[in-house]
Amino acid sequence: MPALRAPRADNRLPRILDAAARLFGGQGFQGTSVRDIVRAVDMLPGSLYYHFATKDELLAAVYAEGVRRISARVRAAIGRLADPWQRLEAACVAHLQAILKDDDYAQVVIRVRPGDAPAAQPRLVALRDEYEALFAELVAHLPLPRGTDRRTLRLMLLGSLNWSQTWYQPGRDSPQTIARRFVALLRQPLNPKER
Amino acid sequence: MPALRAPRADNRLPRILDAAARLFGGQGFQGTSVRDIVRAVDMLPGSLYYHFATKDELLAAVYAEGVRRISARVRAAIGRLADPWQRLEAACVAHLQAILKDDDYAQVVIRVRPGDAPAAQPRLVALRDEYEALFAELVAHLPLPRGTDRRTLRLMLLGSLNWSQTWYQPGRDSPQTIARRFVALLRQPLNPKER
DNA sequence: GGTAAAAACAAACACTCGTTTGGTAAATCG
DNA sequence: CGATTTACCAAACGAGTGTTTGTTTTTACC
Repeated sequence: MPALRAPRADNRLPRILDAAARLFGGQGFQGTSVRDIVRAVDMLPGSLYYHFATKDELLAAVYAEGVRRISARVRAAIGRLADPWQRLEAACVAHLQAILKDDDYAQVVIRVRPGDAPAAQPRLVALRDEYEALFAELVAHLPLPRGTDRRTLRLMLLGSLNWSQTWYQPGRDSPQTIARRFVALLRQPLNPKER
Repeated sequence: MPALRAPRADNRLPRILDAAARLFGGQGFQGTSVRDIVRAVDMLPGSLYYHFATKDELLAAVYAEGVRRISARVRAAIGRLADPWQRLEAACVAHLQAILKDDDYAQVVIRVRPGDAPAAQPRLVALRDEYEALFAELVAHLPLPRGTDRRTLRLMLLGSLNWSQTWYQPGRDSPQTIARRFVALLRQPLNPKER
């Protein structure tokens, strides 16, 4: 029975996680080597394996922290808002800000495909599902016409938000602006009056 | 001045492209090794370099063919349709069928990030832009309320369609069904009558 | 049918990958 | 202070990476 002690104050685990989040988010999981990560924190490759058994496990840790952070951001943004549409819009804005610029960890959750790390895949999928349940609930409370497909609504909204990671350019439209436009487009009737 | 002759009938270039498309589409560009590809067509690794100078060039070829194919499919689907909304819906259905099940080459165009192959990145981006211009034109012809943001509309539609690659499961809702639901959701006013 | 071009093989090169092993400095806690 | 555990270094391992080079087989064409 091994006695356990508090972690040392000089330990570099947090810095490893930060570097991994930044690199995984920027160049993908398969595009980032273990050596890339340890170089960023001035360590030797083998040293990483004191903290994680495999590279996949490192991803799982980053991914979990990513879900934790983005969930926290979205919940904070919803805050005390009462109106269902306002709540959804605030959630979308927070989501997009996180995955486009504010949070390296959150970017990983959107950018990295769970299938890239087979050993961790089920956990990653579960984490993502857990997060999306938050949006499912927001959509569930919207006052909508009878028969509206709320699942499709969620998939469409999250899909277009997440895909923006592929075309977003800093300095142009802000994440906030983009998110608001998407929500507005969904609310607004696009059909002109029938002839 | 090298004389040139017709390619040989037994040449395996088409099979290389097919295998590369299938593997790139299934496990990504960085997740697929040159040896994975040549193994699928019973060749030796070095032989691939008679046809392509680098792995990046191979991707560029697959990508270009992907854009060619998906464009052709969408154009064929639009066919002689006249109504702008019908044209857009037909295009979305064709797009989604291609990138979800019918065409390995088209899947690569959506799945692989241009940044994965730095040497080919500008060409890949140009190809994707060229294809998306097709949708821009379809959206341009929609009869919409004054002031509607057509660019956002295109980004939202294509984003949700493309992202469906991450959650689509064969055997459940068909690509056609999914595409139609997305378009319907955009047309339909989601706001209940104002109180 | 001879010949030049096309399309491959065979074998390696130089490097990078994720990971393991054994040893060591330093911080924590009694 | 002393013992124990944390957190790392140092060095390597074996497998896999994209690619090159020289040679050989096979085909198309005059």
